[in-house]
Amino acid sequence: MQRIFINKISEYVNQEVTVKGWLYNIRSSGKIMFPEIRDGSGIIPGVVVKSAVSEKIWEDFSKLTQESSIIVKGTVSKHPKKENVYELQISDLEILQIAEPYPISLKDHGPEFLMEKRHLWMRSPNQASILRIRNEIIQSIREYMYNNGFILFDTPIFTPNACEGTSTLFETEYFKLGKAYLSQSGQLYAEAGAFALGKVYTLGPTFRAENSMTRRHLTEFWMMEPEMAFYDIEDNMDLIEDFLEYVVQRVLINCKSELEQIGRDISKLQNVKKPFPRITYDEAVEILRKKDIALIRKTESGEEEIKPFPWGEDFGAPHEEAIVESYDKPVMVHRWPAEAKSFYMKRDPANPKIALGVDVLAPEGFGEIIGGSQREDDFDELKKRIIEHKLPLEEFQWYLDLRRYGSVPHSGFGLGIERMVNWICNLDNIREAIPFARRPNRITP
RNA sequence: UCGACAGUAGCUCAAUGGUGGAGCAUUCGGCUGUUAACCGAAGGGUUACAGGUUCAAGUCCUGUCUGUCGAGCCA
Repeated sequence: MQRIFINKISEYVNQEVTVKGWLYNIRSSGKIMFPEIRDGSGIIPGVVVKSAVSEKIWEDFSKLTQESSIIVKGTVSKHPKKENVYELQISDLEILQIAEPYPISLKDHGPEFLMEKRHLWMRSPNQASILRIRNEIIQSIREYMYNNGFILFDTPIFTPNACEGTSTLFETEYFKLGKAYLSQSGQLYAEAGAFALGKVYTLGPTFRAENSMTRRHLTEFWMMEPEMAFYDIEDNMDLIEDFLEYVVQRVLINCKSELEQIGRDISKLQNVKKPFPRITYDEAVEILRKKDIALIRKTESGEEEIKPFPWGEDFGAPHEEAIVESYDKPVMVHRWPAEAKSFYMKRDPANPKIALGVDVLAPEGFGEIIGGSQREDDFDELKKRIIEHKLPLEEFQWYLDLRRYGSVPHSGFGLGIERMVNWICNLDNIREAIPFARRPNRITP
């Protein structure tokens, strides 16, 4: 008898099939039982009628506990009351294991308990759907990149220096060569790749040792970073909106049932179509002043200081929210105060105080999902910046070489995979956007 | 690192400073269309830890630990 997967069940109506999986839930009503069986691809309600099966099978079913592993045989039928719902009229049962009492009941649980049981929590329909959507997002990214001439360019995780010189990095011993650090970005290497291969992208794990305990931060997260030779900041933004539209629209088509399962309002995602609003930092500050969104921060004496938003400050969460709330699409904020941005960003030829950076703020208050820029391509300027930022010049010689041997304008950006999942799935916390989240206070399971 | 809030049964939560309870889960019984099924019964507690105030502390105070959210940092 054919073993089939539950997500293809509608193709087997009135046929007898085998399903291999786990018992998600079971309800008993005396002489009829309703086991729900999941197999990784979906969940199907089963029907066991006492008069239609042997006494042994009936007894075996009444012994099953939540998450027991089983193989059942039965005939696929349409649900008597519901459209597009199928059920399995069960005729046979093989028990692989009767599970011990399962810790995750179908009732409410707190986040700490669920993270402690993450290895089991991911079996629940919502969590499994989120992980399938993550798969679709990454698959769409790879496909977009492949179809548009980008070469996958894997960059190292052990690095000798801090890429941007700001974040705290994880440190480890590296044989006789001293300290090595876990990479917080593959960008500098991707720039070398772009000069070799034209257009490249990296997609891999990155690490930040910041003690960030918010719903948007992980210590280990996945980042996709394209880098393109002969792209200026405008070309970069053209790519960002074309790319984001592709990924979001494809997820909407291919993950319809998963988005429905997690209760996502997809009308907001359907809006994600070109063109996206592009506003300069100056215009963003103008919006904040018009809306009277102040800058609040603690002074050294510990008192709160409130003042109209000053030019040159980076935006905090309330500012991002105020900027984004006027739009129903991702917003691209470009041309930032150079002092607030990284050393490798090119200065605006029209104004040396401005860096040609761009941040993409996701709608619905999900904050920054992309940070990118046109890179500094002038040897002397870049060298000056490295020294200004007190970075070790020796370690950056290879990076400066890119400006010695055929330098060209080039750009790129970094997309946080989990932040993308967070936004598309409308999650409360980014820890649900990756199978096993790494945060400062948790490294198990 | 800093700030706010929280910690009571396996889980989610109640309990005016005065005898610590309920729902779910578990075990047993009942029920032929249940959708987190329902009905009846049973077992289940060092109220995070340490100290203090009080005739009396889950409740008030101090410290520690753990967690959640936020700031900074950023994807």
